[in-house]
Parts: sequence; structure tokens; C-alpha cells
Amino acid sequence: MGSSTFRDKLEAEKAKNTLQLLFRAARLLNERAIERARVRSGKPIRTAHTLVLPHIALEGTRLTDLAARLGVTKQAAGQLVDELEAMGLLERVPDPEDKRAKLVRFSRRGQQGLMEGLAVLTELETELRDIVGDTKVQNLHDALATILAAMDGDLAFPSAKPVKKKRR
Amino acid sequence: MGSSTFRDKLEAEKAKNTLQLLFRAARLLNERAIERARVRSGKPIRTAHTLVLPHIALEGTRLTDLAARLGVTKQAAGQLVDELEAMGLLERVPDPEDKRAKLVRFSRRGQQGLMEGLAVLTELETELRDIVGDTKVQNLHDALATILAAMDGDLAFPSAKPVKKKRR
DNA sequence: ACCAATTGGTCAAGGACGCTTGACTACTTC
DNA sequence: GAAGTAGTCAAGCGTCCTTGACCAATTGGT
Repeated sequence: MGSSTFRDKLEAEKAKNTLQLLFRAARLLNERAIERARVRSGKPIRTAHTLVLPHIALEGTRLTDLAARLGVTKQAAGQLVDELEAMGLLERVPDPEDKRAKLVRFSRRGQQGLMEGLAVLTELETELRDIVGDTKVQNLHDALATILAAMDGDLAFPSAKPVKKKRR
Repeated sequence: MGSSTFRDKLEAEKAKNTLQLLFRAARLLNERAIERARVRSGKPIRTAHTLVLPHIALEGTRLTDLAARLGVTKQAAGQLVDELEAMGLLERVPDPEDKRAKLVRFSRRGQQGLMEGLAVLTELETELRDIVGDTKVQNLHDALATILAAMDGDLAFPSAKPVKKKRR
């Protein structure tokens, strides 16, 4: 029985872990979503792209702002925008307020693509509702929304963003 | 007003999306969990390691089985095990039932590390409870558990695992 | 009005991570 | 003994991101 003590403790810890469930579910669902979006659009959409798009305002967003919101360097953001531009989903237009700047915004095809992408998510969500029930999906939504709202501007929960490193 | 139509449709779609919330929450929480585990253990633990560990049985697990469960090649699984072994968390012992095989299992330090890792998750979860309340975390847990259970063995929801590619 | 410092963006190179394919040895199964 | 399976060695690729260097436009102090 001595040997079952560790096992017991382990099982006790494991049973509690909502976070492991969260990670696993997110991973599986994300794979499916990207896969469907890729098949449907016929474009080589990747995970990183899907992280960029929601941060682009319809009026247009500056690359630097985009980078800040993503928590990456402007070069990294630039690359992603390059790729999405090459796919015809985004376009860069001069910013009338600052001649150095450009606004990144959706092209007409991009707007359409955005809707299609969101439709994929909605569709997956509908499938979830069919499987696990409306109530649970609603609970999920509420819980996640609250968590994100709390985390987003939380100082006790310090941001792990790749804040620009201080030079020495 | 013509121009607000698209905007409206967009907002309507966005409001529904539980999945986006799920992805974002998982990402943020995962970053925090890894970061804490790394700081506390003083070991260069990476995301991939945390995916491996839950699949290792206390009695030991064969590398091939591990690879299958992870949905990767045995070489990939082997690399991760190499790294965890180098950190002193795992060890390979001969499989008494098959002299070709080895069992990957936790070393004594690895068992301790596993508990510490789970403790990090439990701790994060406790913080979530403090922020959003017990009920919502419980709802989250239930919803996720149901979803995963449904997805795991679902044929209509085909597995996206990197199943060994067919040679032509 | 001027020039220094700052800011928006780009080009180039490359590193860390998480995988892959291919080839091979040792053992087991039939 | 032929065929299949467990594991390893070696090389390399796609993704996502970084650092460094640079140009053009803007801002702000004098």
C-alpha cells in the first residue's frame, strides 16, 4: 500500500484540473477550425493568421498598433500581414494622418473571408451545442468571458507579453 | 448606412463566438502555467513536455505507445523523452516483456516534478476561482469534460491526428 | 525655421521549437 | 528464415518569432 500513496495523491490532483481540459479542448478545436477554414477558403491559412485578423479594425489598423496588440515585434506582425496580403485578404493603404504610416485593412475579399472564418467558428460551436447541449456551451461562454475580462487588465496576473526588452 | 451592414453582420458573428474566447483563454493561461513551472522547477520545461507527461503511466509506457497517444512519430516522442530524461525527470528501463522495448517512466525526481507541475495548475485554477467564482469554474469544468468526452471517440468529428501517412 | 530625437515601416538574417522523413539495428513473431 | 515491430541516429523543414540595421516622416526643443 505504501506504493499507492503517490498514485492517490496524483489522481487527486489530476481530477481537479480544469486547466488541462481547457488546454486540450482548445487544441483539438483549434486544429479543426483551422483545417476547415483552410479547406473552404483554399488558402494556406495558418494559426498565426487567425490571431492577427481579429485585431484589424474595419477602418484599418497601423502595423505598429497591430504588433502591440499581438504582443510581438512589428517585423513579426509585418510578415503575417505580408502573407495575408499575398492571399488577397488584406491590403495596405497610406494613412492620411501620417505619411510614414500605412493602415492595414481588409480587402473586399478579406471581408468576405473574415465572415467565412467566423462562420466556421459558429458552425463548430453549433456542433458543440448539438453534442453537449446549449446550457453547457452557454456556461462555457460565460465562464470564459469572465476569466478573460479579469485577466486582460490584471496586474496581479502579470502580462507575459514579449514586451520590448530593455537594452543595457 | 450601406456601410454599416457588413459591420453589423460582423458584430453579430463575433458576439456568438465562444471558441475565440476558448482559444484566447487557453493561450494566456498556458503561458502563465509554463512560466511558473519553469521558474519553480528551474528546468527549461517547454510546452511540448507538458503534453508528454500526462501520457506516461506510473508503471511505464513504451515510446511507441507514447508517440501514438501524442499523435506524432516515435522519433518526435523520443526527442522529448530524451530532453526530459536529461532533466532527470524521466528514465528508460528495459521492458521485461519485450527485449526490444523500453519503458519510459518517471524517475523519483520526476514524480516530484509531476506533482509540482500539477500543483501549479491547481494553484492557477484556485486563482481563477477567486476571480470568477466557484460556480463558473465548475461550469467550465463540466462543459469541457463533456466536450472532450464527445470529441475523443467521435467519427463525425474526425480525428486530425498526424496519422502515419500512407506511402504511395 | 532648424536639427536632433523619435516613430512607422521595411529588409535581411537567423534562432527556437516541434515536428518530419529516411536509414538502420536489435529483437520478436509467424 | 522472412516479415514485422521497438527504438535510435541523422538530417532537415515549416512556423513563428527574434535581433540588427536602415530609411522616411514627424515631433519637439531652441
